Amino acid sequence: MPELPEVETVCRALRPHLLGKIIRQVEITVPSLREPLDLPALRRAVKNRKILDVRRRAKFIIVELTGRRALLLHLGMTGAFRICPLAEKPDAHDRVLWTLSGKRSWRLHDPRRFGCVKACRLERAGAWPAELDYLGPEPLGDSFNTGFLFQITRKRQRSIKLLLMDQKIVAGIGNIYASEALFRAGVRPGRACGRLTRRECRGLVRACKAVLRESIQAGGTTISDFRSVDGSEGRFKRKLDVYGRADEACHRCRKGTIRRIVQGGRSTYYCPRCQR
DNA sequence: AGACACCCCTGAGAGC
DNA sequence: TGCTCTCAGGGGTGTC
Repeated sequence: MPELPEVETVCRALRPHLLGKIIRQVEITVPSLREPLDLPALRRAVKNRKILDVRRRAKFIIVELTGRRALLLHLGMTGAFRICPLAEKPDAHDRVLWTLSGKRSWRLHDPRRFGCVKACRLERAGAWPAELDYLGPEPLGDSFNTGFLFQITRKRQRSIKLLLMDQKIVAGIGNIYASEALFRAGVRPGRACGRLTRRECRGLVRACKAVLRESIQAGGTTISDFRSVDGSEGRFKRKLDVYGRADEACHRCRKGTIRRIVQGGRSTYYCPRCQR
């Protein structure tokens, strides 16, 4: 489900509900998500601590607590948060439930259990947890630029689409936005990295930033099950040019037909006429 | 280094 | 209506 714009949308929606609240308790309804849930560690980390900040790094959400503790959250493919009255009965797929001051309950709903919830420590207030050190730069940050992409694509033979989705290279782009950015830049997803020109790298960096910014503005993309905290859907879907549009006419050239291929086990969509 | 197969788990939609 | 099959935006491991 969620890539960078969806996680950013969720983060912004969570802030007004969480900032300044005290976490009184945490409960789990399953022993594990993608990884085992360590309930004692989660309790130690959160109990009676105040929520100081909610921020995003790539597709992760970091909830900073007092005492330089933090929750590291990942929504996987089907994760969604909800804030509701404490008395409300949990849904069948509510996996982690935090009790907040003010008799509110904050819940992670995750049918496929591909999400991640763990407690971690921060070296100093406002820092990122060390668990995220492996991540590449933020695609919307200044260090993701033409020079960076040109350098990192040299001497690599793998396809540019897989590189864009590699979180160690650039962190936050997933399957939807990789296809969309490549379409906007006019670059075929299967092109070998090393064959990209500097000019193409510039276009691709610009396209990545533009598509991510526009999607954040629209509150993300809802394909099947993405929802923000209040249950609202993202509005970016109607702006998708290629993703999920196999066999339909290209929005730009009107003559090409959008093609679907599989790369790294995931669907890729592109226009053979517009992308070279 | 990178392609590929397969794993985690559940639900939606298509086709019969 | 109900069954079976395929597919899904996340990340990870192991093999060649």
